[in-house]
Amino acid sequence: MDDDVSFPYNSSSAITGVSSQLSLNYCHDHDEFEEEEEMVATPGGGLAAASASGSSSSSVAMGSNNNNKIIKKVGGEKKKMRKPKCAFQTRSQVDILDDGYRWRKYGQKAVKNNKFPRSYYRCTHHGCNVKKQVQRLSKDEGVVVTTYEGTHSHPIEKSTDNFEHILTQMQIYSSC
DNA sequence: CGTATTTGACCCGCGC
DNA sequence: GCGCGGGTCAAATACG
Repeated sequence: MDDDVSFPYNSSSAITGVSSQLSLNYCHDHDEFEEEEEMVATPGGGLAAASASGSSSSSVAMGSNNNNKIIKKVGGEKKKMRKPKCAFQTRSQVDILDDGYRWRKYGQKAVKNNKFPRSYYRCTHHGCNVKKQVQRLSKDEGVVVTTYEGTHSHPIEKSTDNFEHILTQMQIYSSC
């Protein structure tokens, strides 16, 4: 497969209106195990996911149902290779940043230290196992952390023109 | 009717 | 070994 580690958007043509401020570094898939990707770098603020404590309701209600059925179906697919993971911290009013690809939500879980749940998205393309995570900071509602995992190997379905409009209303701080 | 979303349950890795 | 936290699947539901 080609290691075409590049985003669907050329940080040049379409994004002329926003100009700088946009520094996207893409994670190349390293065959070697690195120490690991730390979270997103905080823009000199102090997010660091500090334990906000306070409301601890949360938690998914684990069902204590007597009827426990064991479903087989075990994906026997274990990959030792680490997929490229990239986290972006953006400021936007909406959680879902349409990057041109079509995503299908396959899960949502509440994260500790965060009042807002984390959404799990997957690329609907056949053969494309790219996943995406969207999380919003409880501290700042306007900050949304989007984590991309995997790389696309197919063209975009939608026009990037829409993306340009999005960039004008959001700022990308971190990169990997 | 087909597709996307929602939501509960299950599974796995890690820390204690 | 158990509990917790996180991640994924799959059935049901909502929406076009």
